[in-house]
Amino acid sequence: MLKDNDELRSLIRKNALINAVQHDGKAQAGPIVGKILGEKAEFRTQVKELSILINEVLSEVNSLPFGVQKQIVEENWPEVFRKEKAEEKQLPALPNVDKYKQVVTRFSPNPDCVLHLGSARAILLSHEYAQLYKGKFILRFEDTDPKVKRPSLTFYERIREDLKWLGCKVDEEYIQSDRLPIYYDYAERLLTSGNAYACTCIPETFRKKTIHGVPCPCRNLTPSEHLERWQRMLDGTYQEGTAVVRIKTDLSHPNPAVRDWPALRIIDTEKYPHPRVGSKYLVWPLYNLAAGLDDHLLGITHIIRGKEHLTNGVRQEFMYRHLGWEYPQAIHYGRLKITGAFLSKSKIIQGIKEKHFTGFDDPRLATFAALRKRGITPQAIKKMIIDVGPKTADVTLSWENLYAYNRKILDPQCSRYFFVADPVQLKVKAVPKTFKVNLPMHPQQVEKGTRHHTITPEGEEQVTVLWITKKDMATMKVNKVVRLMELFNVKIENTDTKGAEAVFMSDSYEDARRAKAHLIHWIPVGAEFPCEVVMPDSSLIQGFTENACKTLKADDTIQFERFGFVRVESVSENLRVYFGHK
RNA sequence: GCUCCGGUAGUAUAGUCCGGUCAAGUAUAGUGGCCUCUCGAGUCACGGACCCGGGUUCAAAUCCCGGCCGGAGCACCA
Repeated sequence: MLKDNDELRSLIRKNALINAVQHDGKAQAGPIVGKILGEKAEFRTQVKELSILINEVLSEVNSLPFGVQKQIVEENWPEVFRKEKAEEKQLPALPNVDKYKQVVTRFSPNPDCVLHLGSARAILLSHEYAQLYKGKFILRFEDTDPKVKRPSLTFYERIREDLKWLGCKVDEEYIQSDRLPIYYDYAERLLTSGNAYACTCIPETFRKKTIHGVPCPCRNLTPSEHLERWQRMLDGTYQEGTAVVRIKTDLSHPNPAVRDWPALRIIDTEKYPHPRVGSKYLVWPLYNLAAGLDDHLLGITHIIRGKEHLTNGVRQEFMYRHLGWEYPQAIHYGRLKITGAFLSKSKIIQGIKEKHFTGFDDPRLATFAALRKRGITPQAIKKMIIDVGPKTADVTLSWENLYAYNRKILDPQCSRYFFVADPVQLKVKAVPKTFKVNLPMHPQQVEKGTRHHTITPEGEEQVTVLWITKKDMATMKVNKVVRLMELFNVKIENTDTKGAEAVFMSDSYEDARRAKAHLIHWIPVGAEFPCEVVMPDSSLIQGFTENACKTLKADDTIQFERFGFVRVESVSENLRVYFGHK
């Protein structure tokens, strides 16, 4: 009998007590049943009896005062009160890895634009998985459309640079425009075996027929006739738009979109020369043929791509069957958006053409070039993508999220400086002596050293003048105490539009804390270095930073205290930086 | 319209395949405290979610049915 099982009874008692302590002294039966069955699956057949026993124990436990329950738990199972720290998130395992000798993934962009955050999922997941399984990561340029999505020579190189910046080492690189003979070879094989045909129907006619599952007149011609047509496509007898090679699928396939899809078409490359191979070829493969063949030919084992390719997978599987190949593992992830960012290639290109954006690295864009300029680290992007993982649901990330990842990386390593935006003068009277202050570059990292300022009072009134930001001045009230960080405390006497006047109070930090004084940053007049900050909306903020910034170099990332993280763009007569985030 | 996905706090994610240890974990954002010569970082606490309805079951975020909502594809683009 269950009720005579003392071991079980005490297990129930333990769980009931813990449950009670976690819920204001009142334990419930349901979760305890679950817990017991989780630990002791053998009772699953006796749930009814178990419930009775649990209720019995429960009424006893629940009748105890909360304090007593707590005390018992604390004495016997103190671990209940300890909290565990979450470990770093890992990528879920890739399916069917054992089937292959080595995992091979690829990233296959069209070099018609620079890369942006929208591609980050494809790139980083593909690369990460390759690393995780000690496999290979292939870069394949899909530049088979010299007309509509025309590639441009500069983008091949920019994409390589972006990948390098992201820390994704490419093991092999292929360019599809180099591989046309290979595609031709397979096209011929498919034509010969009767699994493909050269179709001369106008697209509309073809569509009308296939939507009802009826073959077009070309479909049932003999392979030799199709091979003849193929030759005429290659030698230029057929004009652009008059013939296309189709892969036979299933005309009764429930999704009309997969029925006899087009695989190669003619492009008048005299009119639209390809940037790499010019007018050498007239017949160009379409996406499904080129990508489909290459994935097999290059030994790709896991295709990681957006879910917009779901039907393309179905289409390509027909070709794989014709060729006797096995389709690789396909993983489809959802779209990645970031609130308010332009993540459409065509909009980016158009915006640049119309001068709405200054270039591919305009801070308003979410291109990798722009993120890099703003001091967003590739590590932050990578961490974020891994945390998001490969799900099919679309995700809309917020900038705040990216910033949080980036801040975690930047905060421990960035030196601190004062930056006074919209500077106004603060005149401090009755400064009793010369102050020599050393400001730490980083509060937690003494080895980073310090910056120095000397404040010398002048004249009969013992006056010294400092730059402070207009924003701080706006919050100042007469007779209030303000702490100039690491320097001294002053009492405000008056403010107007041009500046403020104050009188020296004391130099002890404790005084400031007691007075709950605002801590503000400052720069001595005469020790300033002009600085221009490019904000994320591409507006400019002018101000002064410290002389110490003159030794900074381009690409340094620093923190302007109480302002935010910025990346140094250039240092000359002034400092020019891009704002990253708070 | 047709075909296919998906829906867990403001955002993102874990758990869903195989129902129980989930009165739902984590991160970020929010609020409050502590700490700290930044409004930063750290630290502690708090609030916040299983799309809806039905069913199966001792037990449903998880399985089944119906609905609602969102997304993708339906090119001689990739």
